[in-house]
Amino acid sequence: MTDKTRTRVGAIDRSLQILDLLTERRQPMTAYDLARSTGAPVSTIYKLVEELLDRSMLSRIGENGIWLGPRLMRYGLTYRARMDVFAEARREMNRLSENLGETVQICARDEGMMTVIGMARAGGHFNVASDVGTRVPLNWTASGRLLLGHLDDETRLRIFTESARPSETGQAETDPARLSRLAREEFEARLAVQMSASEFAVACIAAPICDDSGACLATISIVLPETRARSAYDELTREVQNSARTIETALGRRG
Amino acid sequence: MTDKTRTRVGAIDRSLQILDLLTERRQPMTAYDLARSTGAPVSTIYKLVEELLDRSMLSRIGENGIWLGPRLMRYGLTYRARMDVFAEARREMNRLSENLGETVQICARDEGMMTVIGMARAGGHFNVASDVGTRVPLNWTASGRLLLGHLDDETRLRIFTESARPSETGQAETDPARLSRLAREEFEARLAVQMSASEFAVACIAAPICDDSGACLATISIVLPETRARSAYDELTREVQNSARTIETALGRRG
DNA sequence: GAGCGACTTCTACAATTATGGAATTGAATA
DNA sequence: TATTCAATTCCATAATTGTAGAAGTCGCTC
Repeated sequence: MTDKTRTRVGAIDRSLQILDLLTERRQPMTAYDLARSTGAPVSTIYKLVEELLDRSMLSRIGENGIWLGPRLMRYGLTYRARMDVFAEARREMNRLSENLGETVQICARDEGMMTVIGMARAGGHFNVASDVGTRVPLNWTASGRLLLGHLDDETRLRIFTESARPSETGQAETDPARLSRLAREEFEARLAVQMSASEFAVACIAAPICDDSGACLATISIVLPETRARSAYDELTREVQNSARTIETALGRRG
Repeated sequence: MTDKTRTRVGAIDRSLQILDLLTERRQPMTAYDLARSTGAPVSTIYKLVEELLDRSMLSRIGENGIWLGPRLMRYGLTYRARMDVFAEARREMNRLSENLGETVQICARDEGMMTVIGMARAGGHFNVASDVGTRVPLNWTASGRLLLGHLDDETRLRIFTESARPSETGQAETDPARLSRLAREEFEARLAVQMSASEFAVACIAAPICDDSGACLATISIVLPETRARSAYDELTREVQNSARTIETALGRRG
């Protein structure tokens, strides 16, 4: 007796078989054809195709042609956007750091926290507390606020309400309403600056990196002693903003 | 008693929930987080995530971050390539037709057949037999041969063997080996020309439209009386080839 | 050092789902 | 007219799969 029970294949694998076939052929196929080419039972494919059509994973083209669906494009572009952002951002981060001789960071959001995901250290002795991987609440930093800038007021307020924590130095703003307003203003200005009150403290000058839809994917920021930040303020702000723009345009999709 | 049995959700829907969440957040999430956010049982999500990771629909980023997978990019780009090709090709088809005052067609392959998927008629009286939607065997036309040009010899030969038919006029080449060789040569020259033997007959001057990977997605061709084809041969071949290139570069991806 | 919360893995069970098979349509061929 | 064959739909059935629930880590904080 032949191995008749070993033929059942899960929905995911069947779906992928279909998507792969269409991707290879680069042409729409009929449902029937898909069944033949995959070797799957026709009934299986018909039901599955219908389900996938419903969910825009597939689309109809012409009379009975089945083709990949628009949903796949969304996923694909999102995947690529992130890849690209980080490759491009890293390059620009290094360039900027070398140019200015300052430490530059790339930060991204992770729920209510901000994570340092890239860093180019300056040559000098200046030590920054935050290393790659450091996670701090969004309300502690200029970058953190920018990362919420594109969200609608309600969402931003909610996230700040849930995640704002007093910082160790007690300097960080913790009031959700004020944070939310500040975040919006800074995001619109494409610039957030944080000076500590005490001398010799760390300052941070940050600009948002946005995708086509305007969402803030990451930030690029210069981290340096407050004194230097004050003395070269105009140049530094100009430079981070330029770098952010450079990264964004390097990703520019066709209109 | 609560509605406890109505909670089961198919693998496809659960998968899409995951992909949607990641797409919205534009940030990696942990499997646990995905479970919370979707409201799905943790065990379900863990198993599903593992399966999707295996199949490159998801990828790991960092310690326990889950992100969209590269496979999605393949699908997405393939989807878009086709969209773009046809939008762009249609535009160029009209421009070329107007420019030359001749009928221009866009053709694509559908298994062993060629389908006319777009057409810009010339102003004059000249009548072409083939209208949009017309399907003929690949071996009948110059476009048909080009559409197989990028395939490896074996595949091309197989398709011709399976699908070649004598044409009504009996003029079409039907020998798979000769067809296959001709197709390759024409594809490499990026030009295929078909003149009928009899006077007043239809001639066709076609060029391939390829994607980044070199696959021939479609062809653009001028369809006109043989006499005109002969008298303006150089200009016409130059123009179709230029149009094909224009379409291709209009699609030019970065990198 | 106990307790908590985020995170992960495991098992057993019910039933949803993929499957085989057969019936139906429509167009093309003989 | 009969006969293919592509294409689609329907049904009953077995068993794969999603689920609940609980147990097990690891890092915290109290």
